[in-house]
Amino acid sequence: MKVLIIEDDKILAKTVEQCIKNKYDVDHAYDGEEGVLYAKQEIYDAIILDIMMPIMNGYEVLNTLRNNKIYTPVLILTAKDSISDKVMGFRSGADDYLVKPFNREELIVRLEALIRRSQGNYTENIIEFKDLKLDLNSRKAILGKKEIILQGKQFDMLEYLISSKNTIITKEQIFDKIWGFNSETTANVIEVYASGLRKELKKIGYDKYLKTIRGVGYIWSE
Amino acid sequence: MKVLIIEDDKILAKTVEQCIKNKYDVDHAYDGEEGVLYAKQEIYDAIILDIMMPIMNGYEVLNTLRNNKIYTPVLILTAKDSISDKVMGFRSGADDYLVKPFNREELIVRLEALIRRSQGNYTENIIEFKDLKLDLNSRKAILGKKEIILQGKQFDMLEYLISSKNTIITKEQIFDKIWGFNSETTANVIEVYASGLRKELKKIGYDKYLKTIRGVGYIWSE
DNA sequence: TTTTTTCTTAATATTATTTTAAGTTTACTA
DNA sequence: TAGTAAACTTAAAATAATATTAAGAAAAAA
Repeated sequence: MKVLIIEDDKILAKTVEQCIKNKYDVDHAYDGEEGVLYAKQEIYDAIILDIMMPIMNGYEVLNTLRNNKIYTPVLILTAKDSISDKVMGFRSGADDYLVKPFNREELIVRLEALIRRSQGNYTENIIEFKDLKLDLNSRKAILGKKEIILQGKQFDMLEYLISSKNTIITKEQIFDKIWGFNSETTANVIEVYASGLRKELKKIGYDKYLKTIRGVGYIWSE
Repeated sequence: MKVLIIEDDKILAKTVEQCIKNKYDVDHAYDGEEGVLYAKQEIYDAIILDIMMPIMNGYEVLNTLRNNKIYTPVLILTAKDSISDKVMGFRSGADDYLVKPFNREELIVRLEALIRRSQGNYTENIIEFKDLKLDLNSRKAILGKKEIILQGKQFDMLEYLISSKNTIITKEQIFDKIWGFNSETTANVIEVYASGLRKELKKIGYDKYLKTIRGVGYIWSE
């Protein structure tokens, strides 16, 4: 992970670097113009930006970046503590704003939060087995460019089996989980669904991982 | 846009609501448990969370949510101003932390920044999918020179679906988000609206992206 | 107020999924 | 290796979910 510090005070920049260098690779830019140049590479996971700088101030830097469609998350770190400054910072497109003198810990956790959010690895909800991915958000089963279409309970069953891989799942467990233990349905449905599932899985060659344990149930394993 | 306030002090909750109600639909939860319940719907664009609450405190709420893969952005708003509290908040998965007494303006801009980042929506209120542009200001759906006219809730529904593309949205979520969960309306309206929406989308050939996931809800995807 | 638009309801039509059941195959046991 | 029990497969029937329509109610605009 790389963080860019745009700060004209070299001593302060060093201090900030000290705080975070355990966790991040740090680059410095010592004025706004240089900062923009660096940031345009779009290789940084976050930018720590000072406001009061010669030539080009922090607001200008930020506006320039956003106008150039550079959306790297920015944390403003400045001595300017008035509300109007903060508002101006956020309106220019900042993601966070911390006032000097700052606390090391707080800087670190704010930076982490920012990166965590902006990486967006938040929204994914995927179960994997080998190259097969079950996307729980879209309920799709995808293998490379192929996709197999599973109807509701088929998907539920595959999800259950894969998420319990290498463990025998009894038919009763499947039944209770997917149909509900007070369902009136005949037990045979499970076999019907296992069959349908295998048929679909065969299209991508993954039917071999769904094995029957006679007298007990099923297992998903290599 | 909907914001959830989780705060046991009703007067303060009202104050917060006053600050932001011009821009957001606001729901309240008056304790942590209720807050979790509400948040689990995943219909909020952000959550404003108090820490000191009976039964379940803010940290617990946040941990519960994140453990349940609910990644709605959270701004902690609390009187607890020590660094260790802040650190704890961020480590639990908060995205921002504001200390009471807070400034109205600051709350607003921080909330905006949070939503902007989490939605990845930096451009001026326009949502795009392929060549279709939804202008959230004029509430028009435009494709090249063509424009389709959508009535209020049709537009809301399309906006919701496209902004959550590739994720199944349950009918309940649509209902709660657009009609509000205490609405008396029959659930069938959603189907009626889906139908009407498809009819309009067909004019520009985009109806194929609105898919029904039987037994679950709808999804917008390729 | 009148007119227009949007929203809601409810009845009907359509479609997809689920279940049943009967025949077939497979695996185990005596 | 024949007999038996369990599991598999298939397709038709039953059921449940969704789509569509149109008419009436409510809300907004004129």
